[in-house]
Amino acid sequence: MADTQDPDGQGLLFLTDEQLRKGIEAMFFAYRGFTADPDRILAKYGYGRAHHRAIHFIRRTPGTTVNNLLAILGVTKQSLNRVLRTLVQDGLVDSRVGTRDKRERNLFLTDKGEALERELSDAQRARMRAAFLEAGPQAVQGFRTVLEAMMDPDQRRHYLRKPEPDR
Amino acid sequence: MADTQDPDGQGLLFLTDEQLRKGIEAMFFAYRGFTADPDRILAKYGYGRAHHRAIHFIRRTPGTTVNNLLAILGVTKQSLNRVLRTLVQDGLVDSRVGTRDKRERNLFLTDKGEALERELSDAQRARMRAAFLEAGPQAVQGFRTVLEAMMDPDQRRHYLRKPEPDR
DNA sequence: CTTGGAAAGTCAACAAGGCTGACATAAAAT
DNA sequence: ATTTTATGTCAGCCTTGTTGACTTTCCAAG
Repeated sequence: MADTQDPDGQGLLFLTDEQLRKGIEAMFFAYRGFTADPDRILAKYGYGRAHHRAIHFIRRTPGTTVNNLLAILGVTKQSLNRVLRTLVQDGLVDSRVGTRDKRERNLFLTDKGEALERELSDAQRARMRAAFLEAGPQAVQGFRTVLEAMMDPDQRRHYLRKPEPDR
Repeated sequence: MADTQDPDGQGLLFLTDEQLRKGIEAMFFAYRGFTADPDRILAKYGYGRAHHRAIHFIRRTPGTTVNNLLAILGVTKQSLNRVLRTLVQDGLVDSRVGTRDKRERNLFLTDKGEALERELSDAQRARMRAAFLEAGPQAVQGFRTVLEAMMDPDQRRHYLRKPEPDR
């Protein structure tokens, strides 16, 4: 349908429906691989992907607020709250009343939370590392470029933002 | 942690934990973008992602059996059956008793099913095409290489297999 | 021809994790 | 003093995954 000239002159970029279908299925199958290892670990502890996501982003931005987390994850507060409550109850997350604004809650991982986060991200990084090594540095660059272009602009904001240090 | 020499001599590939974290988040945010458009369309008709997946792979391999679909999608037959039943009832999917083996069901999209499939894949391809054009042909190649390396070997089999024609 | 097992369908029950709507509380902002 | 914001919580609903049990159909091996 839409054959397109390569603007860089590195060869033709054939954006046929078939090529695009392959891209679509690549996303589907790769995402399953991407989540497979954490899913197995989470199942051991009776948690799900929702817990993983919360833990990941609290680790990335320690002291983040509930509202900030809501914006990143794109779920309702009721949904997030259910997950956070179990994590706090189980002693993986520490929810501290905000210092500047006491309405806010600043979220931190406890030692126990850090331990699970490490177990999860070690597994996920191992797969990512293996894929990156197999594919090579040029491919890694392309991988990130395409994925970034595929994000919603609102979400890209969260992707690009540098994690803040502890406060 | 693991700095690695680039075997191609195209520069160093720094596989730091930070680099890997960026890759992980790229997958997370990009997958949300990837599913956002179909999700909106599906909601109009009262369907979910499970319906989309079934429709997609029936379209890709017309006449596929339930068992084959189960292997690709990696869910239980009860879960798939619930989805297929609604699609058949709603007249989107035609389930024909197998000719060689009458226990099997060969699945096909009806005209109505084809129409929804087109609406869904048009939206998904549009985003993929835009991302590919923005990123350029080299990046697209890298994107696919990394994703393929990230798949489970069992799943990669389904990704690589060429769609069969109608029978 | 009989029988074992594969393919498919169905029923029931359950859980995770989305959602909406309504309401409560505390604290900041106006 | 009032309104808005941030958070938490309760109730109820939906989709989509799970397990387990059971039936029907039918191919294929003994």
